Order: sequence, then structure tokens, then C-alpha cells
Amino acid sequence: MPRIRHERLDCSPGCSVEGTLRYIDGKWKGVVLYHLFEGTLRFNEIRRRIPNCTQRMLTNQLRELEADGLIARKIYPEVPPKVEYSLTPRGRSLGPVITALKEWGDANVTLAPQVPQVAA
Amino acid sequence: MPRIRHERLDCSPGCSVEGTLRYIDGKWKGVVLYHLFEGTLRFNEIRRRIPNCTQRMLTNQLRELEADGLIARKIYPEVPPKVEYSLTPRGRSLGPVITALKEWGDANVTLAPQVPQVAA
DNA sequence: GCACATAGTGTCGAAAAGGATACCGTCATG
DNA sequence: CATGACGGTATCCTTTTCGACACTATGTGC
Repeated sequence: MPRIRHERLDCSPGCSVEGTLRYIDGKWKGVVLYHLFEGTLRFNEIRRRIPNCTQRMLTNQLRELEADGLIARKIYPEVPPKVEYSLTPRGRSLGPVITALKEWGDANVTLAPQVPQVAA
Repeated sequence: MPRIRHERLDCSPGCSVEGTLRYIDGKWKGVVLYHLFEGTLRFNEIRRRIPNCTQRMLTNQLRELEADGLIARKIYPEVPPKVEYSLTPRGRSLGPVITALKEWGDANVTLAPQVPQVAA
């Protein structure tokens, strides 16, 4: 379950910003959604696209996205398991958000990040 | 310091999405930025706009936003302290992102949130 | 018989985020 | 003299998040 950023949304007019953030908060949700905009993907297809995400984390993120109604999970009762993930209409409605995030990132996040690099 | 969502950004083509998210991640950053789009604000003006945010958290969020070059902090060496916060050009360039977040939130986040409500 | 692929689950523990609370110095006001 | 506003800090503690790793079941291929 994602961090509950705000229990109530009437705290401030900007709160709907945080309300949206709540849905895409989670270390891998943004990327997952981004990849699902390409089309339906199976579990391990997503996994291969996001190598740094552990299996457990991917499962978590997918479950949360599903619980939030953003993605759909279709299980084929086959012998080697087959599960497909796709965007729901609600998920697809996030298009402008993901696009805006992607564009700002492409323009403003240098590929050599000035991230403090944990400095350990 | 924000959670370091991804140390490297070449992990996946969607990573610039997460790259952007890194900047607005933090429980109150989205709202803070949103309010600063209205114009320059003093510390306690922001504070009053976000009543649920503690003083310590607000300071943290502002410091991180400043460190990320999204907001500017101007100190007036006056006797009752006066500090003004405003968006930098870089911060202002987040406009489309904040707008997209706000619009999706307004349209899709019902004011009576179906947040699991901690269910404790 | 062993490894591999599928799509997961369970448990553990470290680290990070965030909340509560108290405190700082200075000035004005009552 | 006490209180409040200003813009913070410092400290402590709890909650959340995330990563590592092992484990599950079934079927295929070698």
C-alpha cells in the first residue's frame, strides 16, 4: 500500500496535486505505468524492462496499482502461469501526467545525476 | 533528502519519469510548489496554507526543493526574521507537471477519498 | 535427476521518512 | 514581566519502505 500522503484532501487547494501523487508514488509505479502505455505486458516482460526492481517489489507495485484501479490483471489458467497486465481506462487517463513527467525528466534530469550518491 | 529513487537513470527508458518524480517526492513538495506558483511566499504564509505540515517538515521540504534548484530562498536580515520563497526558472518549468497532476487529481480523486483509511 | 521458466509469496532487517515536542534569539505588544 | 510572531533547530521515536534471500508449484528440455 502506498504511503497515505494525506488522509483528507481538503487541507489545501493544492491537495489534489498530492492526491494524484499518491497514486504514482512508489518507487517503480511511474516506470511501470510508463511501460504499460506501450501495451499489455506479462509479468516477466515488465520485470525485464525494469531490471533493478526486485520481483517482490514489482509484485507489490502491481498489486497497488491494481487496487487503485489503474491497471488490470488477467490470469490465464495455463500450466506455465501466464498473467497479463494492462492499463484500465482510469490508468490510461494518467497519460498527460506521465507524459509531463517524462518530458520534464528528459529535459531537466541530466543523465549523469547530481544525486548525492549516498556518499557512504 | 528525498528518497533516492534511482541512482542511475539509464535503467529503463521510463526512468526519466522516475527522475522527475524524485524531485516532487516528499510528502509536501507538490503542494508547496503548487502554492509557490501563486507567487513569492514567506515561510509562515506557506505554513498557513498547509496546516497539516509540521514546521520541521516544511523546513525540510523547502530545503530539499532549494537544494534541487527548484525554489529560491531570500533572507532579509531584519529584526523579525523575514524569509521569502519563490520558484526559480527551473522550478517554474515544472508548471506543466504540476498542472497535469492537479487536473488529474481534480477529475479523478474524489473529495471523499476511497483511501483505505488505515483500517486500524 | 537437474535446471530452467512461469508468477509469484514469506520472512527478515536496514534505512529512510515523517511526526511530536521542546527549544533558540529578537523584537513588539500588553 | 509574559506573550506572541518570526523562522527556524535539535532530539527522539514510530512508521513505512525497500532490498536480500529463500521458497512454492507445475511443466518442459537435457
